[in-house]
Amino acid sequence: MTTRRRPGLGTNQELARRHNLGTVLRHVHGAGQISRAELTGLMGLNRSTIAALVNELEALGITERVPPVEGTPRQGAGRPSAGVRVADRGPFVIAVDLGVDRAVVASIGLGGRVLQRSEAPVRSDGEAWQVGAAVAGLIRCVVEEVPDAAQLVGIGISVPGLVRSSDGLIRLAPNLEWHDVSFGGIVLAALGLDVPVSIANDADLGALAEHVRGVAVGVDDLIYVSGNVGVGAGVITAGVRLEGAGGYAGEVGHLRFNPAGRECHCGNRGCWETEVGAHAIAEAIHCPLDKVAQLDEVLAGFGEPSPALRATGTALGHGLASIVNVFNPRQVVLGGYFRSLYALVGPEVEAGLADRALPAPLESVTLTLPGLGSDSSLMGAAEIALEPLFVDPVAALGTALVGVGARLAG
Amino acid sequence: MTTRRRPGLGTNQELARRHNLGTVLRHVHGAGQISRAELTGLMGLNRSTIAALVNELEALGITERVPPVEGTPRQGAGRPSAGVRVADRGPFVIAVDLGVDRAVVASIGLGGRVLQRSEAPVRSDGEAWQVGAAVAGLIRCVVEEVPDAAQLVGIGISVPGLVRSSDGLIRLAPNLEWHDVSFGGIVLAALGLDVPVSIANDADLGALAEHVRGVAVGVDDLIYVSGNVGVGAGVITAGVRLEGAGGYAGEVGHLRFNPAGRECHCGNRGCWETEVGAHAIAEAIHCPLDKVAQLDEVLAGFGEPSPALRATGTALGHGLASIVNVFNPRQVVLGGYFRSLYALVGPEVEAGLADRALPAPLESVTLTLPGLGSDSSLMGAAEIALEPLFVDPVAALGTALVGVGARLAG
DNA sequence: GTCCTCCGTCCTCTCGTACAACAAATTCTG
DNA sequence: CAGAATTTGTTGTACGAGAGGACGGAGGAC
Repeated sequence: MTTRRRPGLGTNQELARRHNLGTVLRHVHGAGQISRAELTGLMGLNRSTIAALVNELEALGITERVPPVEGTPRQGAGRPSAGVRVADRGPFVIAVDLGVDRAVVASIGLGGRVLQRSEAPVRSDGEAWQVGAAVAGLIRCVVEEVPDAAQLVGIGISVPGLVRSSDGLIRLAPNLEWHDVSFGGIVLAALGLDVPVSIANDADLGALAEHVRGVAVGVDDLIYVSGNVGVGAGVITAGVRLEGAGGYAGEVGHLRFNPAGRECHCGNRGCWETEVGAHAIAEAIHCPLDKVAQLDEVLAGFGEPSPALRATGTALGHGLASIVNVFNPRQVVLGGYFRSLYALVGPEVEAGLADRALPAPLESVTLTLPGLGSDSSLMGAAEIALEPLFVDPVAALGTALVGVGARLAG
Repeated sequence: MTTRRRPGLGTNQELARRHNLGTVLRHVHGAGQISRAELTGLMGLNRSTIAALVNELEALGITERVPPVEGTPRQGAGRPSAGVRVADRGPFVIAVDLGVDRAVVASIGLGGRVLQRSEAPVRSDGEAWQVGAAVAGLIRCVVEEVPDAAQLVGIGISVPGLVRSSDGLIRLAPNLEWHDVSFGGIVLAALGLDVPVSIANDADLGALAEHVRGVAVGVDDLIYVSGNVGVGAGVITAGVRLEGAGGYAGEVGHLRFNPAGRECHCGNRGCWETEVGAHAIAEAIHCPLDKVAQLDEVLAGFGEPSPALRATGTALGHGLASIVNVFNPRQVVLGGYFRSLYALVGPEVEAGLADRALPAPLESVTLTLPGLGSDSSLMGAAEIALEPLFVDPVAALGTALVGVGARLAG
């Protein structure tokens, strides 16, 4: 991820300092461990400047120094550079992935280190406050063994639905049957805490996670297409998340696909989702309706793809072609049950894409599976919760909470 | 437009200075004239800092000071603030809008001031070097009366086609029947000059121009949908142009629209372009084929819309719905012949959009006509040519040419 | 074993912005 | 109409951050 300047604002030297400190931390976070020499090269700053920044992070208790011996195997002459590593007992966040049938919660430190993890099934017809209470229980679980000195920076929540970016309100989550739910407030109330909460769409977070530490590291234009009962996409362009005016960008599931097709729950006819959505696929493979939420596992158990499944693969490819034409990504990551589907009918998907995409955007795009498996959205939730730390480490630690384990236990 | 930090780079203090100097100039450029007090407020810097920056721009001959008397009518007490204005005889650029049947060329100064303007018809089956020669002739025309002291910063060219962002190569321009044409080099060779040339897609530049000085000033998420024989879109998100990996993003003309529809020249069937493209509309209104390039004028002469035209309006709205769902813009600007079409069947377009878009993205979007009329792409071409000036004024002036009028005449 | 290369630390230098003080210009107020 | 209040331009100073050089240290290359 890249930060973006506010339009038209000037650069204060205090601002520059904050940016540099945050960027160093971002690099350490991205690599897990990195040498000072690498930081110097990456950031284009002087050795002495990098030293000052690293020392400050160390004084803040965020990073720790590593003797050069443990570093990467030497290459070339010269004195080996000391490493910078994420500190044990450093700041951490809580990531929540609200799925269609289960919730996964984890405490995650910088560098993407999962400290503890817990999950539980969630009733799809549950009220928001019930789900919130369940999530709060899981959160209590995953902070139990976190060291008391560690600071909780915030909570990140991944939701399968439309989330307003300005305030994190869940405008619509079809699978949960939620409308205008302020889930962040619900969880905080259930916990009795007050920490920053960030909420975003699951596909957006999948894209973010794959960009930071998944299969798309270094790729600045990518799309994460998520099959998750509904179909959505997270878009990263020039290294930045595409949000749109309200935060709803990437709703590719309701691209017009076949005006003569089936009715969609959105009220239209022939949305792409009616062809490659979970219900369509379940119907195509004669999967019982109560198994729709576990479509990924069902598909994974398949041996030979049926003709109907092949047709679905082609439809997936055709829809991806529209997406590739419109966004011109360098990589398309297929998440959710599209992973199993792609494993079954990959050739059909590729062929459908190649058949319908324009030559110019097609020539530079690759189709891949997520590098984080089914944890993309969870890791993405951790990323948005960590984000303030990279914008201004000092300020973020200022609002962070200490001793959360004890506070939630008592 | 907003600049964006390179991912992971550090902020040098020299860099900060350049950014601040460029940002001041960007504000002056955007407003035409602005007071130092306003700059102080906008950029969040100290009075003395702004004074230093303004003085430097003045020393560079880019801006000039305006006595406070001529400024805007006073409001409130206090000493009136001196104004900063774009200098006469300041730097300028050459903007080229390569249309389907004509080329428009203008010399344009900061603040969007058109110095001279010239245009000529272009044969649609012309070879690239022929068109290049014609454009070069127009360029000689528009620099004739430019003061000798004025510096030419660069040339910006708007092209109806796919342009590779890395080097400005025109990959494909269907209407001109060009493949992989390096038009920038051709024009420079015909001129015998060596200045920076920027080339981009016409819809992208339309979006840019409308964002900077058109109907979308202050709107950071907008889409300019251009009907121009082919159909394309320029997207601006969070104030930044959406380019994609190769620069081809925004090819909405080949979104799948009706798989049972007509064949498209791209090889597929039922692209959106086959329903709302110039040829489809011409057919619907029984317009002779040789008039397709002037479809805008033909439509403008229409009185009452025919049922076929109404259907086209609905199709336009339906397609826009997909675009709105995917990008979640705050404003959609209809350019090219969509202007006349919208004037005729606006209600159908609006209804089609409202019918098919998701409620959340729909509620914040507005449909408008361009504020710059048919000059959007031309002004956008000027913008990309001016861009280096806002990134680093000193460096951009360093590579600029002086006395271009005499040089091209002799 | 010696030289070379590269890195961390320390110190000083430079440069850009912030800040404070003063003068100037205009509006507000009595 | 005159003085107060307000806001701005200008100037000089202070602070802070990064650059650059000098030095010593650690390892590889020959």
